[in-house]
Amino acid sequence: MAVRPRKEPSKVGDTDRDFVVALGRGLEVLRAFRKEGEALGNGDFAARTGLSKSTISRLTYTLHRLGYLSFNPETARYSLAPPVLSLGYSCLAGMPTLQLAKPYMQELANYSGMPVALAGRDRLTMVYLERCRGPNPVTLAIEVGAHIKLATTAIGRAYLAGISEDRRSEILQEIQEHEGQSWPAIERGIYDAFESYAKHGYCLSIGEWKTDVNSVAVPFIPSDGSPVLAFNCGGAASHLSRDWIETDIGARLKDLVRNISAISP
Amino acid sequence: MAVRPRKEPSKVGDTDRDFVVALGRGLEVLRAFRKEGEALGNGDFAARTGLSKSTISRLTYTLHRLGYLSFNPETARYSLAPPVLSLGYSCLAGMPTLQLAKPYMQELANYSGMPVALAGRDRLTMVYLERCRGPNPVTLAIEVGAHIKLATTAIGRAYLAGISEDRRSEILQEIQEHEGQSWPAIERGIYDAFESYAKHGYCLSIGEWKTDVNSVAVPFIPSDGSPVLAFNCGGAASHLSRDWIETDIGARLKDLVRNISAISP
DNA sequence: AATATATTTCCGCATAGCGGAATAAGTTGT
DNA sequence: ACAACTTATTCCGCTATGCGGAAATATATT
Repeated sequence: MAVRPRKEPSKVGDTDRDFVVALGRGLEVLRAFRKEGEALGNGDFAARTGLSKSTISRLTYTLHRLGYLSFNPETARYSLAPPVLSLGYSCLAGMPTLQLAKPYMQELANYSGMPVALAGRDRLTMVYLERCRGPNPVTLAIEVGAHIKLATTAIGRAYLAGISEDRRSEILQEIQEHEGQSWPAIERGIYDAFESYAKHGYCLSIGEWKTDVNSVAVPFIPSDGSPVLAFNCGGAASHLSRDWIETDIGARLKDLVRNISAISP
Repeated sequence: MAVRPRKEPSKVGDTDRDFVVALGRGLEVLRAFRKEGEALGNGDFAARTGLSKSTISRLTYTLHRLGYLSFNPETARYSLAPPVLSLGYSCLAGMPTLQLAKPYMQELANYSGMPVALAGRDRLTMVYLERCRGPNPVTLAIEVGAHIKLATTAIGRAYLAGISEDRRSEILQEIQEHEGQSWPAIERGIYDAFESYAKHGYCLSIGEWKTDVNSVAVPFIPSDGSPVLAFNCGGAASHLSRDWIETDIGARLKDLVRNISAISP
């Protein structure tokens, strides 16, 4: 293939001539829904994105015309519409790793009785791409597409452990700015996890995301340069003890990743 | 609420001053993946969208920087990245009807042994928003987020039957332009379905989407003006005969929609 | 009625984004 | 090794495009 790597962004002054601002803003409008599942009015968008009212009005008008937002005239609020979901589906369909991983994930879920999940990064969160539940029906139900924090979960930390030094410090920087005064505690948890990764090959979160929830995670680093993902296995501390993770489940999760690495790019 | 309905698009000349073209183009790039789950290069985008190479280069650069596209340097191809999936999830989370409908759908799926699904429109296709499978494991597996044709499926026709006259003729116009010479046959199927809807309250597709697959569908028209959806129940003709639909399943699907209408906006 | 709130429209201006052509990097063929 | 292709990016001048402040409009509220 004829690849020509992009140079430094061709800036003029301090603005990147190649970045299409209007597109970024429109997508920011769609993302404004992330916090809750509620319908939003133009005012809400303006508040959440910091864009001017008139700009928002034009962007929502555009997104509505394209079918990505549905408009409820009664309340003057917008909601996300089916085309958005359709994009997400194409995302999953385009991930060969996912299909390959499923049976291995299910196997471990059956063995452990705990859900096993695969996730990738979205800003400062991890998004669930696939999730297999064990036979035990009473498990925390995180759906595909849901997102959990990067900094305090085992899967987020495993992701951080799996990426390049440069990328990692960029992201840690962002987390720091985002978290403010709670950063020191968070930083400590992250570095403990890195240490655990260096020593054992997995990251832990023992009651740090939610009390009484333990979790192990291992990064998956595709050899072809596509984005790093991470697998986890987690559940109620009463079932999934730290000890069990360290003597059994952790190693099995590492095996899972090794197996997938062998058959996947 | 202070609602001010939008007037006629404020055109100047023949271009809509309020439509943000760059946003539409960027989203069109994301949609280019719809056909297959494959990774695409800039050339592919240019071919599929009809945009100039330089424009594509800037748009993909932007989408990549925002995290919506991942780039594989080995092959110089882009793929959809997790943030896109995350949007889709928010879409589902923002649909109250969906949660309400689930148990009713599952009940009918159990009774009939056939999958029951809920879908909304995306251009000329219907996108699955929820799908309940019956106990019978050998059913056609259409996943949430997948899309099927509007014109030849029961659920697509039910949707058409449920929307306003104006909207319907716009869409039929589009289908006609899209289909070319096969339009007359398609049109006939659609009008048969409308007749069936007027007479019995449901639409049918008897072997028209795929041979040996029958399906019934009923539109769901939210009273609050939010977008029309449609429910279906379908499967192998050997199990789901036309007769069974007409004497039993059709009526049950209608009941399902009636029940949901009673408890949902 | 009058006030408050929310959204859209208007419109001039600056510039963001566009596309054609040139350039660069790989890839393949001989 | 060199040349011919392929594919993608950069450059750059121009203009349409998108921007934001302010005015206008519509509804809700008191």
